[in-house]
Amino acid sequence: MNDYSLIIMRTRDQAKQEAIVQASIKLVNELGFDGISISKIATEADVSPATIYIYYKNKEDLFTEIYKDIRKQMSQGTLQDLQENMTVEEEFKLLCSNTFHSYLEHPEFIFYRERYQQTAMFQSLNKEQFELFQFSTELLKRGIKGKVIKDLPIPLLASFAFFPIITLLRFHFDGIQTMDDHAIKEACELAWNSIRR
Amino acid sequence: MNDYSLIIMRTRDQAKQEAIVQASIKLVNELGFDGISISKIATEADVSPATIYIYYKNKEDLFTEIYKDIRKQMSQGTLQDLQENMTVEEEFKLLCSNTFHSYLEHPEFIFYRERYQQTAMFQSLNKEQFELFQFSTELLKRGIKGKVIKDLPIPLLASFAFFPIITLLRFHFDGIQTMDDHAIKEACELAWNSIRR
Amino acid sequence: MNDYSLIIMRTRDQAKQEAIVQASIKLVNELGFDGISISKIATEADVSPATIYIYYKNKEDLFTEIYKDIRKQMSQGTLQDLQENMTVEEEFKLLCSNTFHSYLEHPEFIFYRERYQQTAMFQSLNKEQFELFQFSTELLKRGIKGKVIKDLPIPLLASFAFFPIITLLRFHFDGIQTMDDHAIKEACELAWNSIRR
Amino acid sequence: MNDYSLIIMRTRDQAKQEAIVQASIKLVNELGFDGISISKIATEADVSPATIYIYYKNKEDLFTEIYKDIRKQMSQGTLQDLQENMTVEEEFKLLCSNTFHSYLEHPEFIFYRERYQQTAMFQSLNKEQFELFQFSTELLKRGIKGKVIKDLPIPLLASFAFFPIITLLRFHFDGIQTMDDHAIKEACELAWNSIRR
DNA sequence: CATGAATGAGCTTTCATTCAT
DNA sequence: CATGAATGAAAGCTCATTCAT
Repeated sequence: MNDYSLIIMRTRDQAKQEAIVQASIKLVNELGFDGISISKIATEADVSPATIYIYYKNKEDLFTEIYKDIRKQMSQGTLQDLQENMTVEEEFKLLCSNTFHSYLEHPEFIFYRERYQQTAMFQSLNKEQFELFQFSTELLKRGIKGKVIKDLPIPLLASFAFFPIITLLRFHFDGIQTMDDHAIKEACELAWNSIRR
Repeated sequence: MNDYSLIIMRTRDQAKQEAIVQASIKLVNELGFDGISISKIATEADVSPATIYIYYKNKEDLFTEIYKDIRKQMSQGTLQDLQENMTVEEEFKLLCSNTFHSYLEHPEFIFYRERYQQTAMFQSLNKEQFELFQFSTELLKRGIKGKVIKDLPIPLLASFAFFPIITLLRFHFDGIQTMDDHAIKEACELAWNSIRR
Repeated sequence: MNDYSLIIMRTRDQAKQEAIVQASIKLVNELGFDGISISKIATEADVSPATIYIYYKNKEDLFTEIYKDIRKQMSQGTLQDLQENMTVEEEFKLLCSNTFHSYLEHPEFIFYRERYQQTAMFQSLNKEQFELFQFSTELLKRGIKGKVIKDLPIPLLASFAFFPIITLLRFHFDGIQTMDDHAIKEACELAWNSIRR
Repeated sequence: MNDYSLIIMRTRDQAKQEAIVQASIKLVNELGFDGISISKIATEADVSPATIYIYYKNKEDLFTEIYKDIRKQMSQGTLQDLQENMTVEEEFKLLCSNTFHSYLEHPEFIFYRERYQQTAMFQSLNKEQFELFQFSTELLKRGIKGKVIKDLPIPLLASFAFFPIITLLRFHFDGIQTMDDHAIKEACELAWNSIRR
């Protein structure tokens, strides 16, 4: 075995794992976590069921790793373009609009996330606080300290500041409310108004 | 079926059906729709698996009937105490607080609802608009007309007005944010502020 | 209870049993003995599954009684119009044509019979020789004695004399060969020619 | 599937499939198509029920494939030793005696065939005309043209020429009429006499 | 006599996972 | 690394039959 073959194999591996991940997300979107199965994923990804077990310990591991990966990717997308010298309001609105744009590019991620979170797997998942969650919390705290955001418990604020975005994205993909740039701006404005002092 | 036959026939055991429903809801809460099975429900309800099929056509029918029933019950709880001569603001706040109180009495309902809605069954469910949905929509429209609510698309308003309640209830039952009477009042205030003119 | 009610009840009973029999034969024709079930029969006959067990000990008893009844009815139809002073040839040909006509009136009987005979129930059925079988055997013996029929073992003769009729009836109902009066006459002629001296 | 994969892959165990087929035929003979089940077959074949589904799509597929295979094997046995320069009579009698000998070697085939044909599966089977059927038909047509066989519809002739053989084989295996070489010869003679001019 | 309710046992089929290559 | 074969266990569901009325 020489370097060349190593490269080839590594490339093939990644393609295969990627196919498994894509197939899983697609089928979760179509069938939900009930109704999905390893063999269906294998067929969709055009690999053997046994191959999946090379990359993942078991079914739960597969779905959880994908969940973590999606959360990570979305965190990155959401936090981009943030700069040093922004006001709390500017940062908040950028966060909002980033969230919209990230998920609009990846409809399948939002559904996977929401479905995974309704699963027994999620209950037993060690919910170590992830990057985006920590950043959002601190932003709200900074706003409260700086007297630009209402002095209320963080979860209460977060429910009105961030979670409606998910609702609106669901509306968008269900054809109930198109979230174009104009609508996004209005939504960000609403979000800010609901928590600002 | 005539009166005569009703008397001499062995009649359906309402207690049995109730046990099936209770067991289903309990297990959906504990295990999610993945991880649940008819035989598990049967064991939990202390009936034979076959008995379930007397009352429900199949698994999907069982879960969907329960979902519809929960939605109906919650609609009733949410719309109670509404009176004729209330202002839009008063009606809105009563609606909010009713929602909190209804679900706080039935934690298992909120989780069942949310989980069912992440299911393929929900996708294929004929989503004829139910009572509560229609009432909320009309309330918002009335507010817009009366110039007490922002003139924005209904879904946008609803995302900030009603959906955060569900988020907060989840927080409550997850121990993240206790929703006592004080917190509920603050939340209702926040909701109103986010949409009022 | 007076005489009147007794009459009423008896009438109802027979109607119910008749409905069960008709439903059974119909469903055996449509689905075969595999694929049939007591509850399907009950639904088709518009009675309760439990009602069937009033008239028959169990599933096997139901099917076997129907089989015996069909065989009896067909025997009667086949043996009618036979007179004292007929020749062996005349009797044989009448037997053949009677068989055709009886079954042409009751297509459902021929299929039930054939299917039942391919069943494990039939294997364990006490095959006491029934009327038609005995009569046919004796007719052939008489023919042999009278030197108008070939002197060969009865089963050999019967295979060519009587069983092709069933084949032809199957052909008829499958649309392969219409058995009108002309064809029946030809078939009876063929049958006779195949065994006569 | 390429050569490479064929070498390194775990290959299908032909013995296993054969065991499934043998078990199926055996149990159909013993129990009929009603009374048989996949798990009984699996137990008899000493494999897991799930294994059967590797080789066959479902129960119907299993039974139908076996039926087609039996029909094919019997066609081959029946058509062997036919030569170019035989008369119609010679060909016909060889066909008859071949049929007897083929089935006498495989009693289980004849019962499987007859039972399968009384099944709902058979009704929905695409009855593309198979080799033996076509050959027999053409033989009869040739005989009619050559004026050695009666000028009657083919189905009528076939009922007397070929189908009694099945009846006699059933008699043989039921102990009613032993079909030794002598009896076979007589039967073939009878068959020929019944259709020849 | 007649019923719908009820059920343990069994059905066909698919599952997650492991094995041998 | 990758595979199709293989399987025990379990899935959803239907069965023949009995029960209480």
